[in-house]
Amino acid sequence: MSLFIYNTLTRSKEEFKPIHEGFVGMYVCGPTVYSHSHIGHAKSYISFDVIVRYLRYLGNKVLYIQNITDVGHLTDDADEGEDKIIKQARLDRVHPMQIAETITRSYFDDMDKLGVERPDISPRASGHIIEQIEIIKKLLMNGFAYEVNGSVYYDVQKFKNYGKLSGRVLEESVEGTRVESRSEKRHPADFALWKKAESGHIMRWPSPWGEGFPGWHIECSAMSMKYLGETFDIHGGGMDNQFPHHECEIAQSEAATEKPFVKYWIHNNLVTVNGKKMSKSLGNFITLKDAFKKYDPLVVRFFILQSHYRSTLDFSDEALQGANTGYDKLLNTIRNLRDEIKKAESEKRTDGVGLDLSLHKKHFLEAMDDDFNAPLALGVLFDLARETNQSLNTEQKISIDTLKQIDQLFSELGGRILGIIPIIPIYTGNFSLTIKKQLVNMTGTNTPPNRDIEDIESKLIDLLIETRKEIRENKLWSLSDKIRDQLEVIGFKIEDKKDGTNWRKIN
RNA sequence: GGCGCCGUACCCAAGUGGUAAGGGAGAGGUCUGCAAAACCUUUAUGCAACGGUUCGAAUCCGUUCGGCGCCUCCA
Repeated sequence: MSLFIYNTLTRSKEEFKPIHEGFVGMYVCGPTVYSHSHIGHAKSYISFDVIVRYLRYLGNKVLYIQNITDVGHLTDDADEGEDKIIKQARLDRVHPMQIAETITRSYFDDMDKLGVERPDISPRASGHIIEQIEIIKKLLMNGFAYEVNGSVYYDVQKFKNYGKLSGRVLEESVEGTRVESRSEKRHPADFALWKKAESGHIMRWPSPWGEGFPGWHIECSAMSMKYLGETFDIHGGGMDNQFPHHECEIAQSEAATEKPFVKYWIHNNLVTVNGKKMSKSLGNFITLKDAFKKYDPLVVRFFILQSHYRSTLDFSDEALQGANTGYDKLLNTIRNLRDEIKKAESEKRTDGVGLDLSLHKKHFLEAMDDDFNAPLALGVLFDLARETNQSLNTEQKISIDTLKQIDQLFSELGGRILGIIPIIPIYTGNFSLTIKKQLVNMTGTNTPPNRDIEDIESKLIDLLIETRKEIRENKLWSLSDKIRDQLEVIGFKIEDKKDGTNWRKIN
């Protein structure tokens, strides 16, 4: 089996063959940092996170670049509108870079919680002004750009392949109602490479054309090629960036280098609310910070992975709630499995039946190989969970080896690749430790749990459980039920099993 | 107006020619002191509608209806 990826450039699934075997250069358009991330950002970056994870799983050495746009964009290619970061800065009465810094931290914080592994390099646009100017200079020299009054524009009519990604024809877009006709541009579809800064514009840099700031496509060309070379394997981004952003990137880069820019273009689809795109400009977005108040971040991740990255995903509370329950069910299986491993080890189990897991793994990998079909792969995980639970339920014990193999498979597929199952083996210690908490800690950025308090907490609960056991032996049901109910109110879930009582922290 | 996408059960959602994955919710059952968890059974003769191609279509073609995205910044 080999990996197939849907390439927007060819509108078809193609077998993935990196330019240099074993090495993958990948660039994904990062956020413009002027306001907190919402569910839509989560879908995008989780999708690409899984793609990177899978490419690495397959043995590739991946260099993953994702920019931070801290220069801000004009609201359009004409002179109208205000740079978004500057606007927010004005509203907050702080320096624009302070907004960018605050939101950048907020972004990473949200992504960490979602289990999104950090990019290898997160270049800031503001730190690559020189590289951007260099490309513009090259384009001026090549005749693909022209300077007017301190601004530089790209001459789209000079680039014969303009439109090859988005399938647009230049003439048609000219007739479009939204493209303005006035201005200093030669052609309405020409776009700014460099804009002259008017007085009062705070974010400005010196350039051969006077003080100004870069246009809103050039940063990605500059930063991607700086770290990945003039031709690289994968460029990703949201579908809404296909045109004009990615189209312009191609035009700039290929005109400047005279080489193909990107081999595979990957675009993820959008999150909708009541069928409408969730976006900052529509104002119908749910920030991740708000979502996390109600749902575990990994539930959000699970929810997103339940649909394909190229499909839209409709957000609703009901759907999130469903994902929550489904995810808990999956984790329950892991928990029960790991409890059983612990038990089997303590009783020094030497016999037991085995299970053939190869088919599950095969199906999972087939799903991922087919353009990263995570929802289908998740289905395989649920199949495995059901089979695991069945086996756990029967009288016939499973061998330690098999139990560990199942755990290993869950960790490998659901953990390493999909990032929703904790990969830390919980063979030792108290099985009741909160699984989710451990997973989040795995990302390395959350406050580690306070061991002392957890230890005391755990001993106290054990004591209560022990006491309750005697109460139950004396059939004082109302008292034992009261303890169970009250513990749940406090945040501890109690489950009476045949061979003892399990407890775990909830939330 | 141009380009593109989508319409699968109560909800979310896979499935692009071979006879409808998975999750949630609902119903019944097993286990259990009860609860929880788990398991089992069940829930779309049908995939917006109509027509066509085919031995065979949710999947291909056409028409219609409905919804959405991009063409201004947006993941």
